[in-house]
Amino acid sequence: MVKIKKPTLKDIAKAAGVTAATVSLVMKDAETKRVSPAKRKEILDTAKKLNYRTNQIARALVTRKSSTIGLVVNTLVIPFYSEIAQDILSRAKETGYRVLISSTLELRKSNNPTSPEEEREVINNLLDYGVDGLIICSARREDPVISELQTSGIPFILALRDVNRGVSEGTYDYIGIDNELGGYMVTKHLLKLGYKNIVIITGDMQVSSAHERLAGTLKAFHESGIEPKKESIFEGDYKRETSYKLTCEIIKNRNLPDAIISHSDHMAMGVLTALRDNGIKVPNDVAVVGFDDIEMAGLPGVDLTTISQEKEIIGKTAVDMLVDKLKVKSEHISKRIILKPKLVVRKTCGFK
Amino acid sequence: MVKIKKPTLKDIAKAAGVTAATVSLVMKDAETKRVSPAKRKEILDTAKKLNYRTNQIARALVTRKSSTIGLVVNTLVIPFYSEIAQDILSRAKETGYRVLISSTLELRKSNNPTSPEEEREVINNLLDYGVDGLIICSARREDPVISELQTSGIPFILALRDVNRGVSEGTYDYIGIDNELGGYMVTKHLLKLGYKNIVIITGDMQVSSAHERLAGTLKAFHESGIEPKKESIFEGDYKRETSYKLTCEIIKNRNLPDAIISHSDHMAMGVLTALRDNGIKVPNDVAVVGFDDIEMAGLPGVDLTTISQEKEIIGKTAVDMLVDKLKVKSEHISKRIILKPKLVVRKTCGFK
DNA sequence: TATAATTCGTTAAACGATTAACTTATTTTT
DNA sequence: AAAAATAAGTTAATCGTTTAACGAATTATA
Repeated sequence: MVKIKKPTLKDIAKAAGVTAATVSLVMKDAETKRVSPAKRKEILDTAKKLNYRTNQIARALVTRKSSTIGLVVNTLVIPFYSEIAQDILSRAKETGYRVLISSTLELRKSNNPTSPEEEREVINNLLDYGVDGLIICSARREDPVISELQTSGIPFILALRDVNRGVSEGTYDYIGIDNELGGYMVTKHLLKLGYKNIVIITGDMQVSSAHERLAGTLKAFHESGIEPKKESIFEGDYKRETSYKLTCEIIKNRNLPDAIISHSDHMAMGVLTALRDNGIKVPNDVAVVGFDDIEMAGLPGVDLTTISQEKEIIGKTAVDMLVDKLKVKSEHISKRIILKPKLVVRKTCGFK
Repeated sequence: MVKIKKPTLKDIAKAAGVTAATVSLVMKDAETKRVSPAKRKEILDTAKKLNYRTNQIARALVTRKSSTIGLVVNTLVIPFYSEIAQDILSRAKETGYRVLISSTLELRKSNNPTSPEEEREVINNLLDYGVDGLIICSARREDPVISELQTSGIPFILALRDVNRGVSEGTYDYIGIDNELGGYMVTKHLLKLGYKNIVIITGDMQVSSAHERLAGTLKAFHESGIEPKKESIFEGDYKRETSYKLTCEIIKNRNLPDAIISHSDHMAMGVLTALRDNGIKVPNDVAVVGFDDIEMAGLPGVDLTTISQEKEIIGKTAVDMLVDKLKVKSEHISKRIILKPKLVVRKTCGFK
């Protein structure tokens, strides 16, 4: 079980009777004009025979490019994120990149939100390893780390979660959906169906998506002349356990609402479980709507009404935006892509 | 928006009035005896002031260690895998490693199983980038690439999917559950409940887990004097769409079975959807059982009876096994960890 | 035919760290 | 006081590529 030393450029060079530089030229471009066809073939053949593969570490050191992108995501345990992560992986491979994934939060271990320090550390770690750019799915509305990144000049794309603009001078490259419109649509839908006593379980309000979704709901309320009550808004954090607990509290402490808006499908699962555990029927007793349209939402028996984001587009486009940026090195022309949400009506409310 | 050049060892050295070598010593061990306390402090201070971070690419080139592990997985879209991936990410971070994830299959694009060539390419890509070792969750029973890996001496751990031993001389490091026992348990459970006409939708039979699970079922059949019928075994591939289609076929072509064993929860979701779409009640008309105990299985409304694998342990242990191997460089003492499965009885069969 | 241009390849200096071997100065031991 | 040991830091080679600059040989141009 001896570890076989991998052949280097030098080895190929020696075997093919040329210098390493020549081999390098050929390895980078098998059709290069810099080397005669005869030598080229010779080099290509011995490279294949000796099973040569270029050492990307060495290459990265001198070129300062690693063809690697860093993905920062809170957790892969929430299906919405893992689905996007897969899309990013696939698209990156197609475009010749590798992906270093870092999760900022160990969902199963701690309960505190990620601190700026932790986030900074995660990102620095990725940068230490020479990633060419970053896709960040974990930004918070007030996120000092993002503006630091901006000034440092590392190319990055924000996905799903935006930071509070206005505070910072420029805007960041961003792809996500129109969360406010989503919140508006889902609320309008409930109002149209005659639901009056609506409770909202928000996502982490430090995160733009939750903030915007709530704004959409409030806008719909306002249009219908409804005064939102403080007691109808429960601050969650995108975690299932939290929404479960909050729903149990709601059931215990107050008169039951007509309908519950959850800021993510994942949390809606917690809501549904809590309702079920307390013998409350959906949608007969309480209607429930979610956000994201994750795979689970469409399962038989779940049938959650929700707002759909086009996940496949988000992951793919995030990669494309980043790769573009890496290739053309254009002086910051900030690009923002906001996708339209879609209402998917299922049995937990409104399906006839 | 000028990209600021990151300081190097030399920069720190110059600023602190020493040579790069000395700085290197201190950066690797802030308490090293090789450098006097005074200089040490001086170096540490200027490093902090200039915001120095060691360039891991350069370091990896000379040390031939990157503190990176490669994870090869079929897809992150199947929650079972993404959950394990997250555990691997978390544990890797705890032990000071980074994770390069590569998926072998673009589930959403193609339908062909991964070929050895593709798998080889994926793994080589990871190796080109200098990963110290691999965790492989995508092995097939007959997998030439795995034995190639073995002879090349790269440390790796197989997780969840084993390769056919006996063929190869040595055995591989492996962590997974006792799939045969799982198949046996779930079948016994059904038989005990009085189900007679049991249909099996297998996973990809090129994969050890499906193979072993089926063996377990057949063993249970045998013990009960039941002759398994060819027509009761449907070969699936762990994909939801496939199990959906197969279930529709079953419904159309034959007398309905008592019970359906699905070789994964993910496929069981397809089974449930197909049954529901055809107006068949679970468990009244047909009982359904799955494998893996993914998060969805426990959702209200789904309540799938299943065999649980201790996912957290698998991911964590896979990392630990690999890191051990990387650290001690022991001459191949092959380690195999087989976890006991657990039957989780829910409403789709046997819950009273 | 002299000059210019092209072709094919080489030389050598990076890239940013690590580390064995070496100085030089100081301290200990005998 | 001479020899040995230790301390504190430096030197220089190395990891495996890339790439600008160079040179010799050949071909094209004037």
